[in-house]
Amino acid sequence: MKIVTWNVNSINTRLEHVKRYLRESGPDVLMLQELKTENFPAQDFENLAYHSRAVGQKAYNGVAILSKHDINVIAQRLPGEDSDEQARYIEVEINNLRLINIYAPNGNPVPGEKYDYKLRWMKRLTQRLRDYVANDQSFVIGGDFNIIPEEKDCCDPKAWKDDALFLPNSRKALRTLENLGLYDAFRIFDTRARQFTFWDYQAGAWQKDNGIRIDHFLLSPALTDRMESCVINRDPRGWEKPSDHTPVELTLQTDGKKP
DNA sequence: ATGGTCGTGTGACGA
Repeated sequence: MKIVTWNVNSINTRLEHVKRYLRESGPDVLMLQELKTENFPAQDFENLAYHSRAVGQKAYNGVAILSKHDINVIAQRLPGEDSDEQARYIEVEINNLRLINIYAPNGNPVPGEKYDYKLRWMKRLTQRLRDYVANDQSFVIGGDFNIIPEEKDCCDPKAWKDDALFLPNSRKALRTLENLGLYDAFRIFDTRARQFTFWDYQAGAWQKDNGIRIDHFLLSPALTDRMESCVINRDPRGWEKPSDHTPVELTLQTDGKKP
């Protein structure tokens, strides 16, 4: 079963990119972030035999899950802050597998309300996942975490030291999730430095391979045992008018009956 | 040395 996460930076602008990716790569599940619209083009994906569920808002944020199989929506908001209306979270069940797709807050500029919100949001996420771990509920969480885990996940750590994506408290928030017993899927088989998922549009970052790794999958322990591969597919970042992110692709062993 | 990129939506602002 192939599960992919991709921040597309506007689903309308990237519609043809996503359709091409579905045709060429045929994932079972595709998690999308930064839709930037409240009108999700579900029919375009139905035409390619993909079901979808989206949580959108005008101009900002937005997440969606596409699937070859039926989707049962569990939640469309991250609990813990009633006044938070930002579209950053969707949790579903597909073939009895629990899947969570997030677009975590960026947090810049620092310091400020945006950074406080980022840390509060990560605490809320920790609370939700802690309950699942405590109850032995298996799950995959993927998406744009907007956190650089380690120095080797960026080109020039000094350039990032005061950024919301790399500050100690941000990295600590990700580490706290791992300390629940979750695994950074990409790091199971690949310990190399400079394996990036995002390259800024500015200053020739893509051409210079000046990127960061901020798109992740975390797996609960039993699913980590089922993991076959987790790779970064750099190809779509090189297409015409690309997103600034590229897909991360996770493959889980099947149980023999279900994908 | 400086400005340098997108997307939304038509203003700045977010990333």
